[in-house]
Amino acid sequence: MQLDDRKWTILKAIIKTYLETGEPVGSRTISKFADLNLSSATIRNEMSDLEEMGLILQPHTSAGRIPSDAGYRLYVDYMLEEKDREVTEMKELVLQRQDKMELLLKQMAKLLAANTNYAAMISGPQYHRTKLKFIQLSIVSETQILAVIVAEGNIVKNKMLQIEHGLDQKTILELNILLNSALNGLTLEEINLSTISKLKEQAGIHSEVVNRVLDAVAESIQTEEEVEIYTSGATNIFKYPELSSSEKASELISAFEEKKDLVGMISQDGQTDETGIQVYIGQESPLQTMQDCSVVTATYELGEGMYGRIGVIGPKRMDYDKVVSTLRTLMAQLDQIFKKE
Amino acid sequence: MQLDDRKWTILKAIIKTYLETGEPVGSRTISKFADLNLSSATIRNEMSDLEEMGLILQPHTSAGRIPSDAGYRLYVDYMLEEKDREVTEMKELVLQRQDKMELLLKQMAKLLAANTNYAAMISGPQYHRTKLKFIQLSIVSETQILAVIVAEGNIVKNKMLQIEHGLDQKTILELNILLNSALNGLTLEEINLSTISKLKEQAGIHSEVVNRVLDAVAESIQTEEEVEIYTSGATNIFKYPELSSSEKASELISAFEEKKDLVGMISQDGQTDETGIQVYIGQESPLQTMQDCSVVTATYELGEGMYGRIGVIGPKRMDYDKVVSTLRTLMAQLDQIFKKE
DNA sequence: TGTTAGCACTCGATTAAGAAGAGTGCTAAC
DNA sequence: GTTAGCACTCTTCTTAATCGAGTGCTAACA
Repeated sequence: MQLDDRKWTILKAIIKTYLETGEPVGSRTISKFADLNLSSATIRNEMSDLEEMGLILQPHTSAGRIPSDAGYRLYVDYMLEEKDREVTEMKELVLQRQDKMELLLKQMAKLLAANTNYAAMISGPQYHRTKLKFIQLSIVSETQILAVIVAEGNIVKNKMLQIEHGLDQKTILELNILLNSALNGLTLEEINLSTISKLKEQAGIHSEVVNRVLDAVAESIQTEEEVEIYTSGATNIFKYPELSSSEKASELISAFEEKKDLVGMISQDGQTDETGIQVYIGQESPLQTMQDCSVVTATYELGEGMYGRIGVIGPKRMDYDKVVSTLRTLMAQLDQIFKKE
Repeated sequence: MQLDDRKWTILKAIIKTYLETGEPVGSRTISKFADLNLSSATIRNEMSDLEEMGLILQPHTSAGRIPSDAGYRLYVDYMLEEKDREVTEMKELVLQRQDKMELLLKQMAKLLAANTNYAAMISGPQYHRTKLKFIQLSIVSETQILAVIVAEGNIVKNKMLQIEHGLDQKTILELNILLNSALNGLTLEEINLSTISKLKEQAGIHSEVVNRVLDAVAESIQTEEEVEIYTSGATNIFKYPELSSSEKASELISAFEEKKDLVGMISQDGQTDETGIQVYIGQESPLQTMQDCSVVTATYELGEGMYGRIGVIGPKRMDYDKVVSTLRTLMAQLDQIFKKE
């Protein structure tokens, strides 16, 4: 059997209606649907076909139909082909640019959650391709020096280093110059063994300090790769009865609180379109907890090779249309903000 | 009527039992209670008295009794008077000291939540009494300099400053020396107008940069006073039926997500004992959302005048005993960790 | 005077049964 | 190919009945 135009229209109508109401939709409801003048009986026949094709299903005998995962998938794929639209006026909000990346990301997640009424998450950008801008060592006390590591995109990391023997200002100054001339402009991956050994050689008796600094650099990357995730609107799930049963809600909220599970979800590869929008529906989700949800994520770029992902989690009857266009808009915003910088 | 020994024993028994079961407790249950050999009828009489005294109440006519807010209060006050005890072996966990304050605090919250089975929150320490250790300016680009501000306790803040005219290395060096000699060792409150004007005078044509730096200092304090709050175990509330109805749970989880409401709660003054443990029961809570909960918070100190608060949120039938002793232990741990530093 | 057994009574919770309603599948007619 | 009609199914809502935990009160007892 094949999906002709009428079946497709009916399927879309079923999904759209279900998205709005959250209730199984019956044949009568669809027959009243404006642009197809068909009786409920005809619709019933078509529905029967659609069910046979595995696109919709009945929760129980005398209930209406709800979209199956496959049905959603079809709908979503279709959605993703459609053009962007309705660029919302979320600009003002975003444009109060934040000094701190963290705040910006949080705000983004909040914005997304507020706009979609689903739970939102965003992962911090990953930096491994970023170039080092400079390193600055400062004396804090006899046994401590502070290393400030600045990378392109003005990402600043601090690291307190414990040392055995105090260093004087002059030595620190020299080390600063040494480190910077050796490492400036390198991506964190380009700092290889030969760079390091050359550096140590030049540092002479202070090679140990250099060691510590490099460790610090490595570590700041390390901790950054344990991707930070910000979430917002977790409580939106309570708006959807099918997710708000005590156990399910608890599990979901837990996942949001833990965050580390979300990392896997957000970084997994899967079906994506050209803008990196990726949709998991129900069972497709890599997370057990999310089997009753749909997850839509998108990749955003902050320029200079820093990528992160942003997404929403909601019920399977998610308004994919709105979510996708919201994500698109948001990503355009992010792009704009960081292009300017 | 006065609360004699037997009434007190019965009240304690009621509360303890209610804490465990979450169900209203009847006279028979209490009469079976080991150390008082009384029939249920006698207990009933006593209960009747206790109810008259406003210490317990009946949800409905033919139900058992549950403690009233006043009853809880009495119990809690009694608890707080008791000595510390059962120092748990949570040490190992805590002692993997974290480099980053943030991680430590998060871990603390997690620990607290896991140990008590309630939702936990912890506020970052507030720094306003802390002394400046040093300020370090570095050139990032033609129009940007990075100010690193280090305060006692090794709290490091970064701030990117936009400037109009590029500065050369030498000038930056001079400014660094100038700033540090002028500001070192001052608490953030001690930097007053006279310090500032003297500083500007000395900076000459670069007084504007000094201005920016001071702004940055001020701002880093500012943002720090918008206390950071970390939470954990929010989903624990689902373990208590009286809190896990959809609306209540949603509200509570929301409050946890928002966090800013928690700030008010955590910083409010109220009844505290000598260790700064503070208990809000039901209506006593400053937050509308928490009217069905109890909140226990304690002050922790990180040395050098940095204080923060840590606490749990749970049902009114909270095991105050356990919570208080857990809090005490945790605070002792924190103390130990930071004393060593 | 304090304690206890006994009993009637109350009121939420649980269960059962019935009615209502939404929606289907199928058949027969158009 | 489309539609009206109808029997049938299954959930949900409503109502009533029953159950049972727990009380308050009274009267008897130590």
